[in-house]
Amino acid sequence: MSYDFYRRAAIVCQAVPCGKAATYGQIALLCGVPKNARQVGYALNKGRLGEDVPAHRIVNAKGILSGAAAFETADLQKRLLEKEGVNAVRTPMGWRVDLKKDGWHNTMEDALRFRELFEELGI
DNA sequence: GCACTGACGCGGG
DNA sequence: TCCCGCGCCAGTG
Repeated sequence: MSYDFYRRAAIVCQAVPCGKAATYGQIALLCGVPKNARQVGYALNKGRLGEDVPAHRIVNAKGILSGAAAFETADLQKRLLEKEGVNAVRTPMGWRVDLKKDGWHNTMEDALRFRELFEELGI
């Protein structure tokens, strides 16, 4: 049932370009299930989407990095992002990236292309 | 079936 | 900006 969701999520996550950051809600939306933002985080945490997904490029709606909870060290995600040219700033909430500048901004066509891709894959 | 548990999101104060 | 509460939903025991 929700297995299709994870397959879709894996595809969308891998489509996030290097040097850009996407939000959980954004991934869920492109998967066609806007309310499943939490499942995206769950899936990444459990490695449910596979090994080759750029998990460090996924942040929450405010641009806050998940940090130590999910990576080896507290600043691994931050280092990976900065290596791609995305810099994070320290805030009381944690490290944050500027989604205005480094966010992955999707167009309506992107969403449409994913939708038909899923359709032809039957997932 | 029931009760937690989250890498979440959004509106309000 | 920050903090809080509520809504959401698949997994897990």
